[in-house]
Amino acid sequence: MDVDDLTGQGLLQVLATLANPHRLRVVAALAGERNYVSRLARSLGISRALLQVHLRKLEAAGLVSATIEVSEDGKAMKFYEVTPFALHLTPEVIADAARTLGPESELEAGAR
Amino acid sequence: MDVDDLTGQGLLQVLATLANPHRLRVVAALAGERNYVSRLARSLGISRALLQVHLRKLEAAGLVSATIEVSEDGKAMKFYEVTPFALHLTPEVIADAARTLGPESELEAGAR
DNA sequence: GGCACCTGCTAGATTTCTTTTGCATGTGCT
DNA sequence: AGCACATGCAAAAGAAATCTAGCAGGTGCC
Repeated sequence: MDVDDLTGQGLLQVLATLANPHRLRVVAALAGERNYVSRLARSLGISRALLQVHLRKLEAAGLVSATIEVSEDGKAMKFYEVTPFALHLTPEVIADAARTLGPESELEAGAR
Repeated sequence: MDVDDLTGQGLLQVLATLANPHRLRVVAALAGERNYVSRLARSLGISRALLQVHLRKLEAAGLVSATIEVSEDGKAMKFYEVTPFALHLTPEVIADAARTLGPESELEAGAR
């Protein structure tokens, strides 16, 4: 997945989503191996409820994806894995994305 | 400036700083031309006080830098300009940075 | 049945971020 | 002196993100 072509809103969402220690750790953990909620929660040392909240945001931003699988012993488990993304951030890229953010820039040329 | 070699904390700060529409616009505006506070505020259509707050955060994250200059007519003006940064974000990079974030990862191998 | 796992949700308390408002200081020009 | 424009800071209000605690449902095994 190439996050380069993102609308301002999209970029903003990705940044906001990544700007959190827990979510950063989640991405890091999933980068190593896919995992299911409960196990991942234990592994990270946080509550399942909290992890779910963060996973929802990560999924909403398109950074991770989930798949439901039934284990041999019949338990339904939700596996998460990272979306292979690549974000190249530079002032120029931001300048581009900013155009598709919101107005406010219309007057730019006006202020002298 | 290469933001690739950032400590987890540093990466987190950069992300949190960029995750805001106003600050994104500021970076975008400064990417085009350096500018001084009052003029930039007018250009973006926001109050000077608000802009100052955002500029402080951007500066704290090392994304912009300021220089005080005295104009011909004696007015002291504070010019800001973007730091030419380059951030390449991928799950792997995050996995790396996450190690220098905080503990919590010590048990990773333990949970089975 | 009772226990160990798996999943899901949300109301409410907290904390943190964002924005406004108001006051202060300084220079130059009329 | 009065006005225009530059800077700076901070308290208080408002808005948003975060985390906890509690409840819900399901399967398999002893």
